[in-house]
Formats: sequence, C-alpha cells, structure tokens
Amino acid sequence: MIKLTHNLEDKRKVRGEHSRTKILESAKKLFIEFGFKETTIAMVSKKASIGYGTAYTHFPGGKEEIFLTIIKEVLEEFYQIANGEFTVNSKEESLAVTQRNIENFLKLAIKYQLALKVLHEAIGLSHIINENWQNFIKKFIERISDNVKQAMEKGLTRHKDFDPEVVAGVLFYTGEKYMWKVALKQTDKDYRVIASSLAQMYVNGLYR
Amino acid sequence: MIKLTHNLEDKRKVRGEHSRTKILESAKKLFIEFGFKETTIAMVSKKASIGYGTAYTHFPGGKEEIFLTIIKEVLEEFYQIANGEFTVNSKEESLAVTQRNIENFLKLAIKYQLALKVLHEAIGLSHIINENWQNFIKKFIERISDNVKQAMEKGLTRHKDFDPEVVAGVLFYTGEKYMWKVALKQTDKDYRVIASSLAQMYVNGLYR
DNA sequence: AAAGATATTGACACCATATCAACTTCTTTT
DNA sequence: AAAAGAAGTTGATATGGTGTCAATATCTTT
Repeated sequence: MIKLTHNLEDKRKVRGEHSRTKILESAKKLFIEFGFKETTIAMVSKKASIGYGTAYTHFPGGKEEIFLTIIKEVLEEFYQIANGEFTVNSKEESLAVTQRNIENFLKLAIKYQLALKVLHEAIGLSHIINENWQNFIKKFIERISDNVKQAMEKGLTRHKDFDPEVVAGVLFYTGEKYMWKVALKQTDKDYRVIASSLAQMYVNGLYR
Repeated sequence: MIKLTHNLEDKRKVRGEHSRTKILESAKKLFIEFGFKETTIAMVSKKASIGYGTAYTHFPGGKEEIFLTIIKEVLEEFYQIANGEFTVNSKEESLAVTQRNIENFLKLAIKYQLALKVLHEAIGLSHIINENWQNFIKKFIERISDNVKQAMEKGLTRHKDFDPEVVAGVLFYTGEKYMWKVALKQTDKDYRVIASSLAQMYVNGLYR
C-alpha cells in the first residue's frame, strides 16, 4: 500500500494533537489562575492528564513555548491596530485617527485583561517572551515613525529637526504604559480620558 | 562593668560588618559581570570568602535584599532630579527646564549604565525590586503632575480638561523608556537629541 | 570560669526544569 | 499475520538553585 505520510486517520497523530490541545487548554487556565511563575509543567501535565515528559515532546521550549503559543492569538489582534491606516493630511485628521487608535488599543487591554496580566509577568521573567514583545513594539514604532516622517515632509510639523522615533515614542510608550495600567488595574481612569489627553499632547506637540 | 551595647570595640560586630561589606563588594562585581539571575548566593559567598549561610544572616531577603542595598545609592541620585525645582511661569521657561531635566536624567543613565542594566533585569525578575522602582516612578509622576496642574491653573495650557497624570506620563514614561534604551545600549541617538525632541513635544503639547 | 550573646557554617530539605531510556501504540513492510 | 519501524508517552533522574537550621566558634559579660 502507498505510504500516506499525511494520513489524517493516523491514530498516533490524532492522539498527539489531542495531547497538545489538552496541554494548551490546561496551561491557559492555570496561567490565568496562578500566573506565569507559579504555574509549573507538573501542574499542567497533571491537569491535562498526560505524563510529565509529554509536555516537553510537544513543546521543547517548555513553559515559555507553551505560553507563547497561547499568547500569540492575543498579540495578533494588537498587530491589526498597527497595520491599520495611519496616513493623514492635516492636524485635525491626525487628532481623530490618533485618538481612535489609542482607544482601540486600550479597549483590547480591557478585553484581554487577564491574559495581559500574565504576559506582563512573563515579559519580566522570560528572555524569549520579552524578545517577542520587543518585536511587537518595534513594528508599532516603525509604523508611527513613518507617519511622522510623512507629516514632516508635508510641512505639517512644528519643527524639521524632530527625531521621528522619539516623537513616535511619545505616543507609543505612553500608550503602552497606560495599556499595562489598564490591564493590571493600576488606574481607574476611563480609557477615553486617557486617549483624549494623550492624543491632544501628541498631535499638538508634533503639528504646527 | 557597664554593658556597652554599642561598644565599637566589640570584635563580633566588627567581624560582622566586615562580612557584610565583603558580601556587598563581591555581589556588586558579580552582578555587573553575570547579571541578576546568573549571580547566585553560592558565587557571592565564595567570592566573599564566607560561609554560604552567612549571606542569609546579613541579608535575610537573600539576593534581592543584597541587590537593593547596592542599587539604593544609584536611585538616590535619580531622586535628586525629581526633587529639583520644577515650577515655571512661561512656555519658554518650561522648555528650558524640561530639556535640562531630561538631559540630566539621561546623563545618569550613561553614568550608571552597568548598574542600570542589572536593575532592568532585576525589575522583571523580582517583585520587591519592581515595587521599589514603581515607588520611584510614582514620585516623579507626582512631581510632574503637580507642575502640570500649576500650569493649568495659571492658564498657560492649551486645554483645561487635560488629565495631569496622563500629561506627566507623556514626559516621564517616554523619558524612562529612553533611559533604559541608553542604559541597555539599544539606541545610538545622542542624549541631547532625545531630550530636545521630547521636551519640544511635551512643552508644545501642553502649553498654548 | 561559667553563662550568654553574636556570628559563622555547610549540610540538607525543597522545588522546578529538562532529559532520556524504556515502553506502548499504531503503521508499514514483507 | 508477523516483524520491523515510526510516533508518541512516561516518570525516574540529574541538575541547579533557594532558604533553613542545628551545630559550632568566637567574643563579652557576669
């Protein structure tokens, strides 16, 4: 008979996929309940009703790889904001776009509050997870920087010697900080208040 | 004879102080060479030529307490910037003061580059060290917020409904992020360029 | 000299990670 | 259908760190 390497009926593959899924599902719950550090591979494998070593065959990177797999879908949604339309032609337009983007950003922080709380902990604890986050940030900063450059070229800005990255940082890093504050429940400010003040500061700081 | 609890000649105290000093000196070098996580109590006690347990009698909080003791003197210098004069009466004055403060802040980042690199790692790894840093940040934000409120009361600002903390965050959080970038050598921008763009953004964003 | 106080010490219990050789289960070959 | 091979599972184990503690040494006071 012909060898079917991708035979969907292969019971071993099916079993493997099942284990993998159980690991991810169990880990997700445990991470949210106990956080990143407190959750151990022993806990995950027990909850998933699999052997200890099985977690490592599916995720050789251990806890970090399991967590990254789980958090990726959350990050995807954030990326969508970064990939949205940014180009503007006037100060007024910029204010509207900026404010809306910050609001969407902060809304996601509320939506994924529990997951982000764990991510925040994990960023501090794991080098690889931190790297992933830095990559994410970089994309945002690049996106905003490009826009600042465009505005400068169009002569819309106050100065011609602004450093686009620093300007982008004003918007993004402050927004990021407030995103964490929202996720970690370290502020009771309304997300619209934050978005309004930040957008005003950014737009009036940059545009003439 | 009278009991002298604070007898400077007490050889046990002297010996104890000596051990304590050796622990701190050894730890400082090791932290800078290997970072926070990689440096172990075993390494410190070995380098300090003391018994393993001795480190814990002097620093019951272990590695975290040792590190906090070392880093405190660095933080003191940063606090001095926060405690400096901030009050301003005009936009022009604010620009000068703000730019100078950012520059001093970034200069300290260069001065204590090696220590801050370890601190950055430790903030992510240790809850207590993170708390200390948050405390430090809080003081800065409060200081800047007060100043924003004053400017608003004096009618110097663009809007009356700015959230002072968010406005303060624009300045501080961006400054903080660039401080880490400088310390971690993640940017090759000149500190004056950063200070200039950031101060311009902040002052023009806030003041009318 | 005895009692007490202070500081030192390293063996040890503890806990989490990552590995691996043995094993089970399923598929392919002959 | 039996043998060989591939895929996935398993938990005992090595490793490496932390923090504790009972024993001990050193110095001071009674």
